[in-house]
Amino acid sequence: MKSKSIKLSGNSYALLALLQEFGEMTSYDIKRALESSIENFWPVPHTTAYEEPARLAAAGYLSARQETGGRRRRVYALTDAGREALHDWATDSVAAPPQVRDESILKIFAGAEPGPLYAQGIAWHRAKLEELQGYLQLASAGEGF
Amino acid sequence: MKSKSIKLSGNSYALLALLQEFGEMTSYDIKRALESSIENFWPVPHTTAYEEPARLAAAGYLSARQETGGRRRRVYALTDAGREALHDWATDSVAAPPQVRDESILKIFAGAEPGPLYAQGIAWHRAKLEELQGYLQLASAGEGF
DNA sequence: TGGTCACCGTTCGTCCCGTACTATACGACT
DNA sequence: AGTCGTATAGTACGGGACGAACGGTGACCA
Repeated sequence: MKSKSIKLSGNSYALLALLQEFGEMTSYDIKRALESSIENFWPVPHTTAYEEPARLAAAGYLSARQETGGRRRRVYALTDAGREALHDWATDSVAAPPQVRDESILKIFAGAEPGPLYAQGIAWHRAKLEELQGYLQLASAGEGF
Repeated sequence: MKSKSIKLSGNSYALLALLQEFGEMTSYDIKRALESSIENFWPVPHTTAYEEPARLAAAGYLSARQETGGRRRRVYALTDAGREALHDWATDSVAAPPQVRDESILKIFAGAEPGPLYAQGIAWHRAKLEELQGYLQLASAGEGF
């Protein structure tokens, strides 16, 4: 039922995975979900939450239906094609190597004073660590790990 | 002396920094340099080593001169404008937060069997650790840290 | 003189992505 | 009721990023 064949990227699979997890979502739901957990291992700019579902729907991986009240937003959900594509991708257990993109190191490489950048980076990592430990607590509490 | 004003991205600064470090380089030199150290904190696809210097040169940040023998490759070097732009950027000690992009976690999020992906990831990290420790040794030996 | 291998370089089309901006709902305040 | 502020929600757009695929070049050896 694809009207148009497109190439699915990491971003695409991120959206498909969210929809698999949460069922129906509007673009805004997707945006918030991306900004909370997913961003930690797969950063995606917010406009993707609006542009990509349209692409995916056009290619038959998502269904879209219009809300009747309020803003009449589109609500997206996986189609069978979408579920299948996601499954095929996920079960191929060969993943691209992880990447790190750290502007502060690049600046140091370019000759910047390391001091302030290190300080900033350490603060950031501490905060992130705390955030993640929070998630871990939640998970432990919720699922009895 | 810019003939055209362009916006400099992280990739642009990565190239400028390389040229500051090594002086004159051809695209291929740049490509190899990107693939060795820089990739560890700022991944860049190899086509950038060919496309971006042209853009930078057009905007006056690089000079280009043609080799006389062999493949008559272009050799790039920083202009004063390039050096200055790099310096301005580097000395502004506010850096974007680091990002991680790890497809294997995304696959697990999508419902993949974690086992094989973890194994693969751990192997990868071990190898990377060794590589980096190698660099550290070289640095210690060379500069007496 | 041609084979082949490693090295070197480019083209192309699509997707990505940041910036800037717009619009809508809703409560509070007057 | 009006209007203001704020959070929520959504869009337009242009140029850079990126991967796939291909094309050339030169050294060396049979």
